[in-house]
Amino acid sequence: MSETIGLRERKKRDRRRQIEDVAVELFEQQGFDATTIEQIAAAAEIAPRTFFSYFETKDDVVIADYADRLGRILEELDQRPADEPTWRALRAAFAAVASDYATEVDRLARRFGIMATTPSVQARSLQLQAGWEHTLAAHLATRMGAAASDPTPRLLAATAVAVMRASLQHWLTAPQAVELPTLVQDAFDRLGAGLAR
Amino acid sequence: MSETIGLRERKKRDRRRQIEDVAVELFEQQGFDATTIEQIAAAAEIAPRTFFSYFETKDDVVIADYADRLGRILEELDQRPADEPTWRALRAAFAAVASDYATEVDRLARRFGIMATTPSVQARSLQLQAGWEHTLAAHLATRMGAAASDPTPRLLAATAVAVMRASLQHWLTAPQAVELPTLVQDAFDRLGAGLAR
DNA sequence: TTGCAAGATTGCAGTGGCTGCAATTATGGT
DNA sequence: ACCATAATTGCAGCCACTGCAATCTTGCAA
Repeated sequence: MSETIGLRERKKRDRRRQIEDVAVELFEQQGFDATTIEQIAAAAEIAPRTFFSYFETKDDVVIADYADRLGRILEELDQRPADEPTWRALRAAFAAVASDYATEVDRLARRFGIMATTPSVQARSLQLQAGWEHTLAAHLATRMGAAASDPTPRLLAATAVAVMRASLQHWLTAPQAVELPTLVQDAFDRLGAGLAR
Repeated sequence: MSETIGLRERKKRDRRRQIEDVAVELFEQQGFDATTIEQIAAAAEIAPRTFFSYFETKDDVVIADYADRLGRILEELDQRPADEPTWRALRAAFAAVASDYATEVDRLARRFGIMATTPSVQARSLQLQAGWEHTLAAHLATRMGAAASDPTPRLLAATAVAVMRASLQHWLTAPQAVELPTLVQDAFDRLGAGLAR
């Protein structure tokens, strides 16, 4: 009487996923801007109005699953020993997420393609990442017991997210001889050791 | 007969600036979303349609001047000796821009306030920064003579921009005992020396 | 199995950002 | 004083997105 997370919710999630797939398909065929909500709704067999009870924005369809990643990062972070140096803990947390990413290259690549060619989607994605950064900074501030006047948590959070984004981008666009987790870890190591070297 | 950069252009720039001021004023009074193009146009004494010959988007009014900063960074970067270590050159370039910022706190603070409370504007701003990052990375790749498979330029560009953004944000929100250029330089130094220290 | 409250879907009317187009007006420079 | 060029504008229209209220579904408790 507790294990089940509600049948209704599961249905909703499935539906959401289905709309997502249909929409992405259309976006790839005719382009993001050329695809209307009406078309997506028709293809997903729902009323246009209903679309907005699943997604706040047309942009969100492409980025939807991005939202959960932050939770994953914080989770990993909390599992690290409290006395571990912050940067090392961050490295571990982000490496874990990188592994997640690596298992769904295809899915990611499709979204990324749309994102890269659609300004509004790209903007929205960056905005989400900024949200991560903010939350992460707060989290780090607590972990480190830093004062509000200390720029360190913000700096670390911003850097970590930037590293992740740059690595992901490089991995998805450049001829990828290297695995993502490796790429991420190397980047963290380089920053750990100092960029002036 | 050459020095003048066209009288027409100067007029246009002035007008643009004026619309900007009027609009920001309205945004602060009634909020960004509650302000319509129609209202801005009325206040600036132009036709609504004309607004869009000055700005592509309502968002752009708030961020307009952001666009030029990148040029400044690249400019500063080009003035650094070619054999100077990349990270040090970046430090100098961004420090210069930080000085620019510092001279217009008030102007910046107003825009920043609107940006912070208006998702779409924030998103647009981040998108611009992503553009910087891209251009900067390409610039660095050339400067360093790096291969396309080398993630370094991207990493450095992403990190530098992140540092700048984090510093600016901290400077504008936290009780500012420290000057922005100092903040930026310190951050660059910390990354230069290594975050693992 | 059944009844119903809670939730999901939908239609409708409307707002407002943004665009293409074509007509009109203003103006810098010759 | 003239004119090519550029700026301004009105109009019609597209589409993302919203509030509201009505209708339909359905999980679940009795």
